[in-house]
Amino acid sequence: MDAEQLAECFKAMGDRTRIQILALLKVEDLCVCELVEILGISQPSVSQHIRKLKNAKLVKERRQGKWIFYSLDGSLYPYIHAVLDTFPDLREKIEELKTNGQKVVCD
Amino acid sequence: MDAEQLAECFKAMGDRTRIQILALLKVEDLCVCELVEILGISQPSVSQHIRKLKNAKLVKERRQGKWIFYSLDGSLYPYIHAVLDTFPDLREKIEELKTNGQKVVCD
DNA sequence: AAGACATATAGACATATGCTTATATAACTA
DNA sequence: TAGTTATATAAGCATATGTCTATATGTCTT
Repeated sequence: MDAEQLAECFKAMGDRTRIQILALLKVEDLCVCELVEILGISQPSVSQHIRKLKNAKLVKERRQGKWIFYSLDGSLYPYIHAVLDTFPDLREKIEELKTNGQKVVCD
Repeated sequence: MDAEQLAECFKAMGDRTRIQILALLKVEDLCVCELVEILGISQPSVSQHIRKLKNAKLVKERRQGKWIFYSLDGSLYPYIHAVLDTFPDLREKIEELKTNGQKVVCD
């Protein structure tokens, strides 16, 4: 992999908010509106962070009804799971979301 | 490790020039003046990149006479070697340096 | 078909980044 | 000690980044 492409991957991970997004997706797949609630930033801001993570092939998407669920894409970087292991555990944030009845449920 | 600290590490790796520096240090320890030759950018620019890598604890230094040699510091990030394995092999760049008689030799 | 909801894109703005030149600091050498 | 070489820091500038509000697009529901 060339230096430019590697840099793009690390640049994508080089932001506090995107680290949190990856740490959250480590727990479970989430959609933008859920990330907005948890992170406390605007919806467009979340969308743009997601776009960078997608461009870097760190995240992939799956549409389900009117929601788009995002999940980790480990296919491109063999070390990605070792890296994610060192990320903070944000399980609790997602629990709060469920407690507050803000978790998206689709069937 | 918290999101802020993780982001600093990845931000440090999120630049083409610093990727190259790390890839070069993977081959052998180098000083600033050697990196200037190989990378073809100004000495202050190299020094500033090195500073970021040092702040992120990705690189450590060792003074030898009037030179300061920089080397990889793998102590903080357990996955760092797996990551560095995917970096380009720049051994040839260092060979060129030696061929041109620009390698620093101290005894 | 019309309205509601989820997500994406555009534009604006403040801050961060990477580069340069000029200068300061540190260590060796004659 | 004076000069030379290596590295670091400062200041300035152009570009990139992250955020917001406003608006567009896409999907479902009634």
